[in-house]
Amino acid sequence: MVDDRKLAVLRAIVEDYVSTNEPVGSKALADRHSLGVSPATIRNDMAVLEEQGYIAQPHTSAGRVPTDKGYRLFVDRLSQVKPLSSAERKAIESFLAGAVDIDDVVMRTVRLLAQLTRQVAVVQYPTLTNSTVRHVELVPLSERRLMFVLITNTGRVEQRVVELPDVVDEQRVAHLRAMLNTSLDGCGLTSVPDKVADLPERLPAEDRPLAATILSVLLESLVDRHDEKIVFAGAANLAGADFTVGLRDVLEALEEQVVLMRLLGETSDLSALTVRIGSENPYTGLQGTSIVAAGYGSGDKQLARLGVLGPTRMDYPVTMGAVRAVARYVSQILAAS
Amino acid sequence: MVDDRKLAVLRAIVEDYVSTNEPVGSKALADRHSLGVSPATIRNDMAVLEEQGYIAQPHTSAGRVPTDKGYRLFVDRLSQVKPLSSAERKAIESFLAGAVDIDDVVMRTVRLLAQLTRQVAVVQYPTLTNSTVRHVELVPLSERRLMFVLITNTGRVEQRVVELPDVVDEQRVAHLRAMLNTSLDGCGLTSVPDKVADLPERLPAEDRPLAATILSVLLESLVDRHDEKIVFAGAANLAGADFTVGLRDVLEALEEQVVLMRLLGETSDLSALTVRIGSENPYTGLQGTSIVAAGYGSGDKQLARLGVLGPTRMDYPVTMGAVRAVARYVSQILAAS
DNA sequence: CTTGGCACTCGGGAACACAGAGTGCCAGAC
DNA sequence: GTCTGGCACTCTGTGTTCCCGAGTGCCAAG
Repeated sequence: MVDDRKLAVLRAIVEDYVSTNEPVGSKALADRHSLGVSPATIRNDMAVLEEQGYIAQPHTSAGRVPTDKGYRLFVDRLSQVKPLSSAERKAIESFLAGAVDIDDVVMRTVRLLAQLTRQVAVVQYPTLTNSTVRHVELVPLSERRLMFVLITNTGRVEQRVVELPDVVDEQRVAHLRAMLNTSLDGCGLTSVPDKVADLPERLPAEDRPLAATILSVLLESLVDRHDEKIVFAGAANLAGADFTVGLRDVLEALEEQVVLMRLLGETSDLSALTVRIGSENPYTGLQGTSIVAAGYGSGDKQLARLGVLGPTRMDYPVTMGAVRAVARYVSQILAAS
Repeated sequence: MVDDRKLAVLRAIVEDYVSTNEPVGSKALADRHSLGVSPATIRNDMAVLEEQGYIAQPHTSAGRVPTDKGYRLFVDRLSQVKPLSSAERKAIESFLAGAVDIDDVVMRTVRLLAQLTRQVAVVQYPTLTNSTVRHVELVPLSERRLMFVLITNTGRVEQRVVELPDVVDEQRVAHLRAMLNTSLDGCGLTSVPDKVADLPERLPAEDRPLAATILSVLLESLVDRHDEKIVFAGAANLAGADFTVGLRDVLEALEEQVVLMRLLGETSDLSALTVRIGSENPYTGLQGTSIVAAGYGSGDKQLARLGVLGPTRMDYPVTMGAVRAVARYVSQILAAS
């Protein structure tokens, strides 16, 4: 039913519409693309494509515009991810290489991606779930307060100030620290609760209140960040684009961690590019926008996701290329550090 | 020259224009405010005010609109900072009290301020310059890598991964850590360079390369963040307002740390509210916007600044009240932790 | 100094016409 | 059967004109 020429027509429509932002008509198609047939034939094809729901006309006697379904077909079958130029690759590499810590990596990444795609970039912080404990530190601040610091293998640092039940001396803190580190070193964050469950029992009775307090903070800091932190950049790029839905809704969604979270979605496959087009995405405020996302991680473990958000009318091949490339470079950087 | 009634007229114009967003005419003024004079008299006053540059008309035969100079006079002499309702105060307090660490404090603050003022809120992270060293930690990660962590009295944590020149054992690291802590504990960040200058000399020769490497990272981490981090929230609130200048420029400015920095400005006086109106602010992309900012800090030291950015046509008394209140509460929170 | 009256000026909205782009359909050509 | 050229039709967007109303500035009188 959808023969090759119709697909070619659809592709041409998507490409033209993306570049001109105007409904594209049969004549323009025949002119700009060498399809080898006359406008009348194209019109017939377009009528079929419209009936099948791939394109639509904003009103009678206007050109056609791809529907979400049309973009979907385009992305799935009619386009190839466009690799970046070597100049771009080089720029990415050197820009990311300068990062000093995990915050810096994330910040640079999100800015880079925004600039590269000229859209809104979204980057999720590396999740704690898949990482392991590198070190636990207890730093006495005063007689009854200490700071608890958890360092993971991804370079992330969780810190909490703990109010202590009793005055404790340096030595007992040191002892507890040592115990914590021997029990937890290298252990996955998900298994931390198991590992420390019996820890109070292994301590002399007088140390138990202290241990319990600290453990509760430790456990809390693990679940606390289950809703992972997400940052975005490039909101200015929204100003040019005109959305069917209000700009306000988009900006609101961007500031809602939870929404962003769901937008980036989850896939087990690390290298897979996820594309959510218009109505496919779960949040009603974001009809009219598409999300291109990919996972990143160090080694073979997926740590988190990153992506860009833009109007459904976006250049998918280029955007996908950029997202994929950035995800790979970030993975490299993280694996190396 | 500017007698009381003219000032009253100006005040009325500002208030009406802020609430209606439409140029206000002499008739409307006479109706809505009980100025005790006729529209004709008001017209005369307005003519004078216009000549003096406090108000302007968008076009002949439209009402008047305050100029930047008009707003300035309003803010300086015609308005009083409006205190928050006790319900609002309570909400602020409980919302901020739940913060677990410095990141959380900043994030909550910026969101709170955005919601409270329905504008874009901007918060600068507490500067390192005025804070003191609480603890230095060296965490071996592998044979040739360790993580350097610096904890300040404001609860801020600076971390760096350090590549070591040689394989080092735990003991030497512990020794160095002890030395660093005894030299630096409680010392102001600005005096850190002095304090550690002679440290290598006090070590056995074989430890010096290690010490030098770590010290260079330490010093670097201090200057690195001299351009302080700034976050914002509430960009969605821009969508409603219509700027004379493009929305794009505003969003761009918001993502430029340096620009934001200069916008918040500097004042030595902690409690002072700074108001920058329209063209008074240094960045050309932000004509048409005003900034209301205040310093905050723990105790009597100013740590950083926070504020909101909105259209020049904003409700200054309310905005100033909110900014001042939030600044105070944040200061309290920081002082307590 | 204030006030009412009056002529004048614009901006914005409504009504209207029109050109242009694009479509659907049909009959004929290959 | 598929493609093509022709043709009538349908819209939208734009430009024009017109008019109403809000608001002003000025003036002469209270």
